[in-house]
Amino acid sequence: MTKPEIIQNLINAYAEAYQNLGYSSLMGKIVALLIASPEPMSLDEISGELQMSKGPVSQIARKLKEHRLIEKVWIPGERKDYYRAVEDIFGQAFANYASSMRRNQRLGEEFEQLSKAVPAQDEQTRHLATRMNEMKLFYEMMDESNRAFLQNWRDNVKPGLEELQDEPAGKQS
Amino acid sequence: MTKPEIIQNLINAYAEAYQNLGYSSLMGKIVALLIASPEPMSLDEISGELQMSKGPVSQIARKLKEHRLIEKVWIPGERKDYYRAVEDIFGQAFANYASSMRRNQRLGEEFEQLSKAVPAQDEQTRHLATRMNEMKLFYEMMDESNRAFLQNWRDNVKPGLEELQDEPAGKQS
DNA sequence: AACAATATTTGAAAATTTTCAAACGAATAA
DNA sequence: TTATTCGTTTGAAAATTTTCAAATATTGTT
Repeated sequence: MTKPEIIQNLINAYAEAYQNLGYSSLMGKIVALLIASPEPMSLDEISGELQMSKGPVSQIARKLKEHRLIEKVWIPGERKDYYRAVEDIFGQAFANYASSMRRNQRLGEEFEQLSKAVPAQDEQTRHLATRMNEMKLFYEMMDESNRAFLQNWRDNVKPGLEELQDEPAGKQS
Repeated sequence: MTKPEIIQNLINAYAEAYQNLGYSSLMGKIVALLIASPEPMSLDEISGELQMSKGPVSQIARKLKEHRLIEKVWIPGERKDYYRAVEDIFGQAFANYASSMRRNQRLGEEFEQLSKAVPAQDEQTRHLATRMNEMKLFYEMMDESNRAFLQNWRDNVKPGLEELQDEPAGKQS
């Protein structure tokens, strides 16, 4: 398999994966492209490579930047914006997911309280309170597990990987 | 807040949460309804409660059953199908997610190999191999963490919760 | 300040997903 | 066997999301 074919396959695989996770497939394509690129890429290069007009690419790039999966880099003497994948993109994607899961914890809390506050307690309100308590507990424990995993990755594993390769250059915007 | 209002809010919250996770919002509504119901519900009851025709409800219920989030129960003397949320629905939802994450691990493996197999090794192929190796390692470790968490939940925590309440009745189909 | 290059926004078109109503099929009861 | 009661499938309508092309805004250069 040739290099361009591999990259195209990676782009397709990420597009599908992001789609399955409920994001737009364009998000996955941009992420794949930037993961695969040793150098930062401009908006024009990205939309050119993906055969897509600049409008959607600009919008999705902003979202990815908000989610801290990609970042702008300043290239001296250049007027264009350049993007690259952030240093710990897998860890950051995980952190985003973990954060969205904390909403479930809060939902459990909220609805446990609400169902206990109903004046006329019956079988259903008690049942709901029990379930919601279980939900709260589950996502609490899950969050603890998630935090421990991410900290271990960032403190112990990722730094070891980084030693083996060059650090990226360029100042951020 | 009255009981019907609480349940409606729960349905809306789950609809939004499922939507954000990339599933149909109807999926979330059905799950919420069955989590809130102490008794199994028939297709008609579900679609009636959600004010939705039976077609989509039937299709989505099948998907939820495939994902082992809900199950059919047999009610003696009744012709209708009855559904309820499975015993450990939060754990099962997590298991489904963990399983989908294992695909990322395989992607990392696959593309690391592919990029190493390119005859003309250059900066980009080496860069890609490094990134894909990192990806593989990250999702490997994540999977270990996920398995440990789920096992702890199922072996140590969930059984303790179950002792406090009645076990469900009815045989499965 | 005026111009040139680039990025973002916008409204409409295209594509996709969701939903419904009705037809169909399967299973049970009479 | 026939009728009845559900569940599922299907094709089209409705709603939503994605994408584009063009207009607008922003930034840097002269």
